[in-house]
Amino acid sequence: MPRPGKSSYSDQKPPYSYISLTAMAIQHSAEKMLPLSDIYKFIMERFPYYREHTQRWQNSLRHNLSFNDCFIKIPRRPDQPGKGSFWALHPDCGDMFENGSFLRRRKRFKVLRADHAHLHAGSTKGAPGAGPGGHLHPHHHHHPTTTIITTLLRTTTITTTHPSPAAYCSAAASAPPVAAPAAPTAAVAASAAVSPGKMQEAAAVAAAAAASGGGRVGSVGRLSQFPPYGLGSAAAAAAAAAASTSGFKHPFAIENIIGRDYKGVLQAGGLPLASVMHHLGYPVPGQLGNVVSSVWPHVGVMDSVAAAAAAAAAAGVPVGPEYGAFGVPVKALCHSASQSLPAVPVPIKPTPALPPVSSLQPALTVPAASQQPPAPSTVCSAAAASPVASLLEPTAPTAAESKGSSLHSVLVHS
DNA sequence: AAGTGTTTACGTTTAG
DNA sequence: CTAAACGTAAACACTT
Repeated sequence: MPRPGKSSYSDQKPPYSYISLTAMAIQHSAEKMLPLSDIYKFIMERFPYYREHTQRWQNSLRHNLSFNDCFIKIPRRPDQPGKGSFWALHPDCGDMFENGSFLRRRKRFKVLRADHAHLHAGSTKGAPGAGPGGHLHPHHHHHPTTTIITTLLRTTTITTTHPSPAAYCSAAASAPPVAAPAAPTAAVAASAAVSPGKMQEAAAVAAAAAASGGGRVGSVGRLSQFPPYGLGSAAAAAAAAAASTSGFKHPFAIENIIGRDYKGVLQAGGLPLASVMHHLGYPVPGQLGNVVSSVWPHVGVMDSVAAAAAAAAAAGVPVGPEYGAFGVPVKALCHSASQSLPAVPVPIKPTPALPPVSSLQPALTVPAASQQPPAPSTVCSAAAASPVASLLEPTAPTAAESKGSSLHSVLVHS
């Protein structure tokens, strides 16, 4: 009966939390950042279930965006029309779903803000999850789950002039305001001041990440399943390809999410993901199964590159030990060599109607630029060496932006 | 006014 | 079983 044949999956709720869905949307975008409305679209397009009760779930989604530190807000540039800001993933939230379940994270990604000097604030609303004062409580002395906590010491009030994605890079590369759109990560940095709260830390972190290598790969640091760098042989190649090509495959990349084993279900048994997914009536992309089905619009579409990456992951690539002391993959994020493409200074923000998919297409080989390729990242290679350092001493110009804000990422074993 | 963002509050589900 | 993660509702404040 539950023959998923082709009946609509619409009546079934996708096995993903709002956080997962949102992350997918963002990750799927060419610039790794999307305005709220586009996030809605993304979800509605591929998950019929969400074509209804929009009022309800969208409110929830918004709540999640604001409430979770894994999402960072990036303001629009003045010349970019539209409502609301762009949303991106926090660079360090990469392994939120390391447990394999996209329904529930093992632990909520929380940014620690050390700053709070006067923040005895306990008083206020700390996230329910995190105690007041914003300190995350480790309560699990068991596994040394090394969590990266980004601490922001002193955030400045930066006045961001060009908040757009591009900005990020511009900051690092000293490129003109309209440089290529880069990893949102950096962007945040540029726009940090705009709003207080988690954003600030995020901004700082982002800046660091961006500075350290920026770019697609850098958009979200610290991936646990796709060590961007330092893998062995083939795997490395695959990963590299994936990274430089269609944009690195963040764990949230739809390809990964859908393609990866759906542990929530498999966990116990270990059924091949394809079966399980199928059982659930979900299209089965192909990591293991290779069955790229496309019942759902784009869900599950896995391009060859992604597949390669998946393969690498499946192959059991070790999680790169090459993470710097600050949680930012030291060199992983920098593609210096691999892609020093002349980022085409392009549109900062392609219109919302951007063809995300197509933009991903570009090339595995040719960085070149056809036209509106956001190859921003590249530019940011600027300060590769030490992220933090670079952060502090702006490689450049837009000094204004990160002036005064010092980022501090700390590795914590909880 | 409608769309966005933030916050609270509280019920539900599930990992540990 | 408990605590944390998650989902939902709702009351604002802001911005376009």
